[in-house]
Amino acid sequence: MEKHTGTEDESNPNARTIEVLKQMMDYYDRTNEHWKTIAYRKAIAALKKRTRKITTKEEALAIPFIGSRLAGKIEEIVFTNRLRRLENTNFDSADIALQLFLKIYGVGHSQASLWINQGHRTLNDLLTKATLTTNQKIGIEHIDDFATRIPRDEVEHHGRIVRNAIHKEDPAIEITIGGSCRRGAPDSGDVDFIITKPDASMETLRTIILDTVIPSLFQHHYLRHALASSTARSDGSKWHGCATLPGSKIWHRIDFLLVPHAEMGAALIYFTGNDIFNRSIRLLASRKGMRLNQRGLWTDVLRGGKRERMTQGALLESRDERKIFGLLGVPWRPPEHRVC
DNA sequence: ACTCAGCTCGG
DNA sequence: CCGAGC
DNA sequence: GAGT
Repeated sequence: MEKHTGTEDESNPNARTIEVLKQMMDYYDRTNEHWKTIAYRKAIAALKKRTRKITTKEEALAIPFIGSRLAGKIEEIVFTNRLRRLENTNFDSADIALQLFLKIYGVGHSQASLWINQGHRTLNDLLTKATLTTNQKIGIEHIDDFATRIPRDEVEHHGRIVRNAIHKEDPAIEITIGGSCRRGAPDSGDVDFIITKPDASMETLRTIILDTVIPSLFQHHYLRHALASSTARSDGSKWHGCATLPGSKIWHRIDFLLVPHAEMGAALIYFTGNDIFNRSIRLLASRKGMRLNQRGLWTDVLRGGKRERMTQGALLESRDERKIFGLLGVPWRPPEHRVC
């Protein structure tokens, strides 16, 4: 819960150590060693805050989130300028293909490994020989599009198009762009629209957006494809898809997130992120006997033998972002300071 | 030995 | 239910 | 991989 200063020292004395540890982290990320990846991320964040060079194992061990194994690696990097464990990792064709397949939208470690084991190594292998879902085909076809960053002014252009389309149907609907754009980032990977309407039911909101606005945006060739959307059976409230700006061929990922007005505070926290900030604030809530999710801040729930939730708990706050911070005892942080 | 956030959607 | 995305 |  420390405030992020934004002073991202390019000339950090531990820059080389951080660079090598990050390569190790990326390796663990693509080999699906989830908790090691997170441990490396925490250790790197801790090292970034240091203003003096960490050279020995003992020095490293004194830093929180750096244990004996990472401390040993840090010492090795400083004294030899390399990490043997990293050089043991094989950058073979399977590893190259794994890195490629993991970039496809809708493909994770499980699917990527399956394809590797089936002998596939290129996107063309997948297109010609593998059985693909509709979304996977889209993900492959637009792998470069989805990797293209969206400059802030283009994000705002998306905002104007969507806002106009919605307000043409109902001017009372409120639209907020969330994600990295709300955090003030100069560019974004996708565009998140948080959509709500005061004094309206979710059914009403869903009907307007799904049945009227989205078809209209398709007709105007702004929306190009639906990837995931709430169905009748779910109480769901999201639409994931792809859109292009007029005159552009680049497909970008956009999300419509439909939120009851009473839950806007919790939804804003969730859809503003970043993900690290969300995890830490949720962990803090759980430590304080509460639970934070995209719907609100709750008193703690009863959990069964295997940790599954038995009860939902009582709602403490959900409408007001600032009140949720207050109840958690966290000083207010504007979105641009939620980068961890 | 156990936690590390918690949820929704597609298949 | 599991995998994946957010 | 680290913390409890």
